[in-house]
Amino acid sequence: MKDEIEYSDEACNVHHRAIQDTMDILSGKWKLRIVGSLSLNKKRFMELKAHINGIAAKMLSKELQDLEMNGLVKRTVIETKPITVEYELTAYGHSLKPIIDQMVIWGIQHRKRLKD
Amino acid sequence: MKDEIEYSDEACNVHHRAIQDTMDILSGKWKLRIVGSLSLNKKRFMELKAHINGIAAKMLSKELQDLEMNGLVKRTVIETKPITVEYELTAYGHSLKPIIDQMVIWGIQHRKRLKD
DNA sequence: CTGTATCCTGTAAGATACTG
DNA sequence: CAGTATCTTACAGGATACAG
Repeated sequence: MKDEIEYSDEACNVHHRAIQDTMDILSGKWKLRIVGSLSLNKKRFMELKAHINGIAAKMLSKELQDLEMNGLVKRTVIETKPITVEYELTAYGHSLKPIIDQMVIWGIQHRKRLKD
Repeated sequence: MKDEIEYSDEACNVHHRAIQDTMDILSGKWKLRIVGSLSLNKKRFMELKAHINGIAAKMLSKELQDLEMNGLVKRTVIETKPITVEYELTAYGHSLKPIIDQMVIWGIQHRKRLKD
């Protein structure tokens, strides 16, 4: 369609679109924090809320729904006296680990770098 | 300070803070796209604008300033007839590559997965 | 060409109160 | 305990016009 193209245009689009797709799934202030928290172990709603500093119930609820809809998180209702709900990462959710790991690595060395 | 703690609390805080730090640096809709684009090669302002589908000049300008302030991007003014400005990743900016790579990988396989 | 200056809007996200 | 319902606000981000 165009005349002057640098690189493989198709490859470039795929690249861009992939970044965009990933960012869409992980959009918002809390999703990565939630996934990061659940990657350690399954947690109940209030445990998550306590573990993720500063999140409001409404936000946690909404973000969990998003994550569940995208197949990253599994929600299990347990019929205890007052009901309990457990959230855990699906296998697919765990596949985000490499991304999170890289962000942790980068964030740690970035903070170290700033102290110079 | 607390009584019941699972895991190393300190390690957990570091983990969370690192994710947060990284997200702060890369916050917003465009930064990762910009870094991704510049990771291929240096570009002028209008080239970037053309390459990154849909970004407005104001946004591009602002995001580039943020990235420059954080030492990820280097801005070079070239005294041509109408001046030109080149943007390129610094070594530090290139250190984000592992994160971007992982997001590209994940995004691509995610899109493939959705086609099932 | 490389931006900045305005103006405007939608939406993310916080606070608070309430329900099963 | 695990949320939902409202209300409110701040700010990211878009459109447009203009400047050096």
